[in-house]
Amino acid sequence: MENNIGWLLSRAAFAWRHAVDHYMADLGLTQSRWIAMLHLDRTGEGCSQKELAGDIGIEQPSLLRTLNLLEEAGLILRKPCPDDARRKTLWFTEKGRELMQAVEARAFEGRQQMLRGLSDEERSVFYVLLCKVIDNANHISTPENS
Amino acid sequence: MENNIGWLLSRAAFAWRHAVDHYMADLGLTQSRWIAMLHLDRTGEGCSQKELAGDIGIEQPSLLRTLNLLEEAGLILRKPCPDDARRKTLWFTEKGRELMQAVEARAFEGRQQMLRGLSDEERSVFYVLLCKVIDNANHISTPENS
DNA sequence: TTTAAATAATTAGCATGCTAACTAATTGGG
DNA sequence: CCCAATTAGTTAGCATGCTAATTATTTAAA
Repeated sequence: MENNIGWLLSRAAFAWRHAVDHYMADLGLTQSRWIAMLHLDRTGEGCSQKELAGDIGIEQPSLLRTLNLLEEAGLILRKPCPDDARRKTLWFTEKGRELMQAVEARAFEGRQQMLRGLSDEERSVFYVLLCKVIDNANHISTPENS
Repeated sequence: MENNIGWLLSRAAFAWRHAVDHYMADLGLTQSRWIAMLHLDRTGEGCSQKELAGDIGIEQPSLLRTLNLLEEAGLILRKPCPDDARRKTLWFTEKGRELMQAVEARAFEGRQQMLRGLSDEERSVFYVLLCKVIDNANHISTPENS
């Protein structure tokens, strides 16, 4: 069943997200919402919606719905960009920043659990292999006619 | 950025599915449909809908919609199970079996591309690491109160 | 300068995952 | 034998990904 790696990869990704969800349960955030929170912190407050969507790896309209909900929940703010009236910049509210820190802590905890039993070397190898696979995929989806 | 493995895993799974989609493009099947076709072949014709859903790793209602569409497209059939009137068994049509063989071939081609540049040993290691992560996840999502 | 192309945000609508609740059939305990 | 619990399939409705098309603004070109 070595022809199974693609499927296993899907299952591992699925399992990972759901395991982290388990740790997030008491925070009252759905998966797409905590992912958006984590990435806003990583990308940096003040970024545009397009930038954040790009960093997360989803399309703008997908992110937009999530941002609307986070804004309604009082966790983030959209402010106009002084340089470009088309853009909006994204910021945490006070409440949002506090929650984001809890999200970071839970994500850390979940990661530890998912990687338990793997040596440092195995973790490195896993990281490298994932990068290779992603790189391979990127060179397929943009064929010769790029 | 080693705290990034979970995210990379998601991206790799996403990239993989989309790369295979690229190879499937001319077959006119969506992702969920070719996945159902592949798994019906692997699980074996005559299986129940519940079995197939379990093997794919999705819930019955998720699979059901896809099976309805495959049946409408004349690729599979549902037959009553003689032993149990609740069950329905799943079968390829002639057309479905032919298409499935094309799907298998494309999946093989996609897999080769996604794993290119990885030695046999790296492939084995990748496989083992994915299994470990999935196993870890399974032991999180069913906590002590199982 | 005026107009065409590009860009950011948005809206609309589809695909596909989920859970909850329903129906029909089977199984098992009294 | 009969009723309760279980099981398979289904329906309904939500969450979240997507693409296509719209609007407002900026940039670039004639």
